[in-house]
Amino acid sequence: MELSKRYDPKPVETKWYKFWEDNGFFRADAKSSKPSFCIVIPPPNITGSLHTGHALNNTLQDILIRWKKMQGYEVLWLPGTDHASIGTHVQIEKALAKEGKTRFDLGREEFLRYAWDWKNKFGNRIVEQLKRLGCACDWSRLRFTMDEMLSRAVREAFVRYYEKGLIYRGSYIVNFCPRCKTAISDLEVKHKEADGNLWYIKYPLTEPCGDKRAITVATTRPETMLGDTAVAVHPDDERYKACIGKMVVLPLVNRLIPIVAIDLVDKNFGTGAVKVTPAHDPVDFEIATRKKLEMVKVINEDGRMTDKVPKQYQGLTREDCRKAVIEDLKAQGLLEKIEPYRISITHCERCDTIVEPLVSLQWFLKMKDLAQPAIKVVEEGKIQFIPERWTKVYLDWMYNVKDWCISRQLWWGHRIPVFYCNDCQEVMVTRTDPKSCRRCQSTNIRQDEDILDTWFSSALWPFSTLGWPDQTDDLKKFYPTDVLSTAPEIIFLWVARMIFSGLEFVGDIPFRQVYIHSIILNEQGERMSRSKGIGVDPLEIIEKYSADALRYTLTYLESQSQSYRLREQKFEIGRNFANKIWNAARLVLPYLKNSGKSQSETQSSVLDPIDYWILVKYNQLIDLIQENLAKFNFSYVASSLYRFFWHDFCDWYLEFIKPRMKAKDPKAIFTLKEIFSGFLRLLHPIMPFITEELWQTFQFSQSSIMLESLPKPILTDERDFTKVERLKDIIVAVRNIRTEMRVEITQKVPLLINCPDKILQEFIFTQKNLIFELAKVSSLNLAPHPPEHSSVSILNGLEVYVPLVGIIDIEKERRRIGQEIEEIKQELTRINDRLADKNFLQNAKPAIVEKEKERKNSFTERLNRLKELYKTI
RNA sequence: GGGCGGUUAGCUCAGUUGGUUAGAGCGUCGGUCUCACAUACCGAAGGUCACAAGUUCAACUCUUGUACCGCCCACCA
Repeated sequence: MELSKRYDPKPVETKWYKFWEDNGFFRADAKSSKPSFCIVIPPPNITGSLHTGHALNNTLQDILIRWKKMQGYEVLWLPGTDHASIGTHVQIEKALAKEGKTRFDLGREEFLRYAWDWKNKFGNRIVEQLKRLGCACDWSRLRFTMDEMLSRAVREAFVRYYEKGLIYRGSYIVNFCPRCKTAISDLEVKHKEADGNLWYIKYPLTEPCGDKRAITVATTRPETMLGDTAVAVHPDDERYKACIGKMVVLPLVNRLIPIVAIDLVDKNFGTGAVKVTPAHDPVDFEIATRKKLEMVKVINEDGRMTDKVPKQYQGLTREDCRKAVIEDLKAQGLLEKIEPYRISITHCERCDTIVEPLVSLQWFLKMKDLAQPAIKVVEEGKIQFIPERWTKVYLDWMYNVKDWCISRQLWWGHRIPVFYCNDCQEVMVTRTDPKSCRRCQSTNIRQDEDILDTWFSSALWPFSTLGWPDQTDDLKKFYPTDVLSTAPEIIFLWVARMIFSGLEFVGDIPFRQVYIHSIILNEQGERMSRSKGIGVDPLEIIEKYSADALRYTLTYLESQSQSYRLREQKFEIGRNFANKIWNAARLVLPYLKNSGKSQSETQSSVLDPIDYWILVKYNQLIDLIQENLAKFNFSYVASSLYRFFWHDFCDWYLEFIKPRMKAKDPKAIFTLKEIFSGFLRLLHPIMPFITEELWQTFQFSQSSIMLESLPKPILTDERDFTKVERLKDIIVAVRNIRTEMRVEITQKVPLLINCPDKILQEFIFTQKNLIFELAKVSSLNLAPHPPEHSSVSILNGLEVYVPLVGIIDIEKERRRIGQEIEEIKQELTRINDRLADKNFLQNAKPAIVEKEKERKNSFTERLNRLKELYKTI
């Protein structure tokens, strides 16, 4: 079989993915007796398409899965998608907006039909994209958060929480998005700084208090004054002590409101007096709760003023109302001053609308008792975060976690399973929909309108996907799962919630290790964003460079840092690597294809030093990969494979053995086969396609490389390793001289090597054909003393001389040698200083001291030789 | 305001327990179409490891502080 000169990944990648899938290689067996290894995929949103973050995260998971499978585990990578309640709403509503419609024009039923259609049409797009990436997911277990089975889990969880008294309903201040028309959690908003003002407004006192006739408050949101129900000052603030308990007249509204004292007020900010708008500010809400103040809701869910404000403001938007209020205050002379001020404005993460904090009736999950065990398992190391620094991030949030607002005023999602009797107001929370009121038997009942936060179902993902609440075989075999790999931004939203949910419902941790991968930035250091059109598109990269190249480059760059910058050019690393492997395969294919089976026989005989040299490197590689993959050092693993294959195996080993290979030396063939097949298996988790293609081409086994086990180290001889390292030094020295002296390749130049080590000398002599092969220098002699006129190159104590047979510029050579002498002198000074240091001799490890002495000797010898040489020219 | 990262060659980044002369890829320069690969091969140039102090015989590596860049969190009216 002939291989083309360049690797063409396209047909290869489609062919083998289909082969793996058709043969059921991705499918897990819950009845297997092998130990299990399970990863549940962070379910991508049905609205999404593959971006670089997905590409990275799923590549890493795939590497772990394929690796563990080759290690002999029964692996399950469980895939699925998330209904992404609010995300999907925003997408669909955008589409509706183009037709001039809102979701309210369609109504709940119609909207849900529309959404399901949408899901059926586009929801699996990302699944197809994951296949192109090569992901070894068990597609027979594909899940969706709104599947019947998972919805049952959601309902079960809600009911259990409720029955335990952990779920309650109440009016509290929440972030409300006027566009999405729903409450959103603190984690779903983002803060943006902007230029704003600090407005100083005078609130007249009903009676003078000391020398004061009015209290001035400072605010960034003047329109909210219409909902003020108090003015607060710090209890220790001398300026206002006399005023505490007095009343002021709320301007424009003419409501009498009290002056209260509370330690939440910062004496040093503004005037030290703060207006209190309990219905629209979280701190004010707290003040009002503690001081039992009235709450007046002046802004509605749509961002407009309510009927609780004077007529002229009713129905105005927040922005228009602000202008009007300012005008009116000015007219009344109550606006004391305006200062420019940087303010932080809260936006809806999904649609970027400015969020309004307001009081509304919502469902909450009590967090205190749930958090305790979730803290404990992480503190005790039962769940481990990698990199470790994220542990603290998780714990800090968990220590201060607040109750979770789980209700959303949306339609796409799991409807809250709470039913009300319209006749007797009985509240029912049940596992199946009730037909009638359990108390008065009335059939006039209704379900709560709200749905659950999308993360409520995500929190159950590691076990709902395995069949919980049933005790399925899957759940028994694969729970707790092993690794969760995800992005840092969802540690609170998702990871934390999976942990307490798993402990609560299954009674065990959901996973043992959490790997938090890097954030990929574009060339300018900005976050990649498809909507902004910045960054690279992984599908385009697969198209242009191949999935293997995409995977390799992403893995190569993944080094547990917070983030890294990526540009398209980087994928050349992966593409070129694949091509290099391909071409090495082309070279060795004819010799390995029908190499016979007398391996055990060959193995027992003594191999060539060169073979032992590469085997030492190979053994190191096997160990290092094992060790570092267990520590999630992806970059290290990828780069060691690269270095080994390209720079050890191709650059040196293949070049060394070309003559032996062509002569079909069985020792060379044996080593070659061992290394090449082993390397393919080591690389397979990262570059599954090309490795499978070559595995099949070489017919290393009857089946897929996926089903093979990882290679084991081979017995080798370490002494030969050092010899070959020395030989390499010589060759490099020769090449060096050749380039510098501009010796033509065809030109025959006598070469002399001074080598003090007798054994090495002999060895080099036996290998002189190799030097010929590589350095293209035609004759080699070992010389005890250098000839008078010669160029020298020295590496690691070996000296290589090329006699100056009129091929170089003598002056230039003098300068070069002079320079080298200077450098050596400097280094010798440093070494001597160190060796003269008593403390160093006392404290340093003996090996270090020995090394230092050796260095001194070799440098001194070298210096003397160079000095002599310098004189002779 | 608090916490966490980062600062190493022109660029993007490694640097595994403190110990020879700090590495890679890309880019640059010079030389090669050498019978696997020009998506390649050979060679070279290029770094006072952000700054300061400390610990140590020895610091890119450990401690403290400073500066700048970035991320996250927070009740910055």
